[in-house]
Amino acid sequence: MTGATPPADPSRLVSRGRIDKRRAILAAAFTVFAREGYAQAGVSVIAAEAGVAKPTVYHHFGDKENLFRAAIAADADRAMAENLAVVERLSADGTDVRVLLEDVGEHLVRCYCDDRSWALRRLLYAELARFPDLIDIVRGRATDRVTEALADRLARLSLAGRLRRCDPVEAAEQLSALLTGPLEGRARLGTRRVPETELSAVTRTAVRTFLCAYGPEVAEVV
Amino acid sequence: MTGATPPADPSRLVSRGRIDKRRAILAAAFTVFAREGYAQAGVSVIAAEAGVAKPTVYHHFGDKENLFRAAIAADADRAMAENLAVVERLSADGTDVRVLLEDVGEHLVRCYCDDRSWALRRLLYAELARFPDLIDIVRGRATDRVTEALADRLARLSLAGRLRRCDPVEAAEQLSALLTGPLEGRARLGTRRVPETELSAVTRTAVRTFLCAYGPEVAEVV
Amino acid sequence: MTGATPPADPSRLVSRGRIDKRRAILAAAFTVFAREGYAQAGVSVIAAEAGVAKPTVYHHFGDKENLFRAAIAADADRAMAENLAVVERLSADGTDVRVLLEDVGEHLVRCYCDDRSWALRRLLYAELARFPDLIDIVRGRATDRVTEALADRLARLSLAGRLRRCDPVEAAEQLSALLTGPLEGRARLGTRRVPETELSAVTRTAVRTFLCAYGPEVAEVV
Amino acid sequence: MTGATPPADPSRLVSRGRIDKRRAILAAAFTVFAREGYAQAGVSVIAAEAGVAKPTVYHHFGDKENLFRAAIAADADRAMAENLAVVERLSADGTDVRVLLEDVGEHLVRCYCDDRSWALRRLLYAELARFPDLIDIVRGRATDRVTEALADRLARLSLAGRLRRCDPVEAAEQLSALLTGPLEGRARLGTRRVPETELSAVTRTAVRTFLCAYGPEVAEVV
DNA sequence: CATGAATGAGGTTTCATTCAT
DNA sequence: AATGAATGAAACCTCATTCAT
Repeated sequence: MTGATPPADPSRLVSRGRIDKRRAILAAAFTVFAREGYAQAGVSVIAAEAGVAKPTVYHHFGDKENLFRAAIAADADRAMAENLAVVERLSADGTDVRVLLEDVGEHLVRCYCDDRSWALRRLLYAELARFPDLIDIVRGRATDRVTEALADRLARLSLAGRLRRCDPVEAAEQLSALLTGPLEGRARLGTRRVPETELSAVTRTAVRTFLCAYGPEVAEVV
Repeated sequence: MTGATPPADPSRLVSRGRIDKRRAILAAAFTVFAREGYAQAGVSVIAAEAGVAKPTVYHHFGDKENLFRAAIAADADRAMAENLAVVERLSADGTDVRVLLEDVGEHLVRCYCDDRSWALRRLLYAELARFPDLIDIVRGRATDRVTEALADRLARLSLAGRLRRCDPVEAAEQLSALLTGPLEGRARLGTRRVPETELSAVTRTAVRTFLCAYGPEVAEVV
Repeated sequence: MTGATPPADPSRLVSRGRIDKRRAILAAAFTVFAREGYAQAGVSVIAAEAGVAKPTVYHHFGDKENLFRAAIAADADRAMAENLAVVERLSADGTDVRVLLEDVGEHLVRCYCDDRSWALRRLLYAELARFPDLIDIVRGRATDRVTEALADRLARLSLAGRLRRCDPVEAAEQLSALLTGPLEGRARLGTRRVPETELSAVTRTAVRTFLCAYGPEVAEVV
Repeated sequence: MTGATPPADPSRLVSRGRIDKRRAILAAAFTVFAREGYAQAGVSVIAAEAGVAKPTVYHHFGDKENLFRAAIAADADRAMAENLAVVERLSADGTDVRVLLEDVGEHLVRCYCDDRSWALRRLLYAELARFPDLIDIVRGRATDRVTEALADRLARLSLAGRLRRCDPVEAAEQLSALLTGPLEGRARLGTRRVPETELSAVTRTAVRTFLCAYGPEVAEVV
């Protein structure tokens, strides 16, 4: 319906500056911020990496803080999208619950271990004292929404009798914790790449424990 | 009597500079780094907070990076000591396992939510890219040693038949994950103080799930 | 009319920054370096004297060492130009050789005693250990080229029978030495202004001795 | 007569501090100043090189400027002693004047090209603007006294009919100039070691020219 | 709209110098 | 008399930010 770039270019309307430059700047900003940290990252470096001049960056984003927020928000969007897509696989069809959870678990775990995700979390932790509103930006976009979506799906499974009756939010919290908690140590906070087999093992263990507590009533576990 | 060099002045023995100033600098450094982040923290601010002159800081620690490492290491020592003291309460006496675990769990959770601990974790996440050796400093001092100690205790409980037979390291990992994972969200990465009642609730839920998976064979759970 | 990049703005062509500021900085740098020495000279002082901000200096020259080299090179250019102009007066026309040499000698001596020349030599001596390449910068630009030019002219005079047959480079070296050597003591290395009459006397004595050794064969000297 | 170090040690009386440490400090100071220049030389480095503690340096010399002056003066003493010893060889015995002058010239030239002499001259040139009194210190100790001594000897030779009648100071100035002038270029201000053969050549040429002007009246030169 | 050049402020680090031992 | 530790001042350099073009 919308020709890609018609003469009156609709892609030039959002925010100031050409939209492609804006995107290039955002990408470069996230890369550089992730690599060097907020304070050490130089706006000139970001501009260079984006292939634009420094004032262009300021033209688009006003100042460094804003640029940082925008870069974080953009990556939080990406992370949320990935996670939500994974959670949606938790459809209540006839598949065995364990298989279902292990499938979703492994995908979640892989998202969690993605380089960009580690970078995002690191930046979050790092600059939270200076940017208290970051938590709202990200919670509104990623972690919470994912937990909620997970809770939704678990609730449906519970209603369908495939899981014990439970507080679905609590269940979602604990499933997340079981999946990601052990990775923190094994990935050395993102500085070590966790091999696939380890990811699978962690996932299976997490799902096993989860099902012990939340599996269907009469399930004989393990 | 012995002239120029007194035989044993205990306040002059370790590293350079007077030992009390050194300690004051370390404390101030951790405070300021935690408040402002590594890059934004000014050495002058640290010196002022420690009540010494700037060159004194450099006399003791050489440069800012070294000071940072030393401050992190000192606080990691503190954290490890606290956590180990808690884990040692997991003695295999006659107390009911659930009560035992809830006691230890609640103390661990409280350590985890301590302001200094959040600060330590934030700094760790934040500067890990710039200081890759931080992970060794801290793993050698805190997280790993605690997990191992916990595994030791769980192994004994398992041998005593108070827990199911299991891989104790896996069990320790999962108990930790169940205790701390939900707090990450609720404490908003340390920017919100979690009320005591919530801490207790999280602990109870964690222990409940843990015991579903690792409790004694015939335990009637919940 | 031509849009973004004007075809030829002559004030924007050479190296970075506006050319006039660059020149002002170079002049200020030489003045301050000469007055205070390399290490004691503050970049802020140079910037102030040039009427620009400190970062502008760094924008143009990168760092203090580079600025120093550039300032030295610029003044070496000036000195060489002055000296070469003087040497060119040594044309082999019909004038009496003694008159010719005394004219040139006095001009050379005056160049040599110029404040800037003393400053240049002082800086050269002073910082040669730290900047070994200075010697190439200056030799390529001043002293050597002048000696060679002088040798060239003396060679022509020799060929014209106005001087004895000789090694012209040797002759040039000795003429220089006779002209400048005695000034070193009398000018107290540049801290005392040598009066004109003394300059003339030194010149005459130098030329007299020079002609004793290199004057035309049958010349009755003095 | 004086036992080297009798119980009541007379070598402890001059200036403050033990005299050997004082000497060690002076030597270290000259070395370091020569290597790094006045401003860049750190008092701590000098102290370390002398094997004493920093406050000891201050105890002996008061402050850095004083230390510098003392170090310069000490080396100027050394240089003067060497030069005077050489000049004294110019005794008016029966030796041929040319041989005599070439002998003295070569020794003078070798003193002039000594590493320490170059260092001394460099420091002199370098810091003359900051320490105007250096010139008096050194002129009172080295250059002038040497020129005067040389003039004395030349005067005697002149009286003895071995040299033309002349102003001996002028002659001494010119002889010095002819000897040292060409070396400035060839030694690249002290950064290049001039080979012995070149020293001899320069000396011979200088003496030849000198004798053309100041040799005995009827001398047939070269 | 995009850019090269310029700026004001601030950061880490070093150094000469002085106490207290 | 000699030293380890501490200090105040200042230096070099970088950066976020803004004009003119």
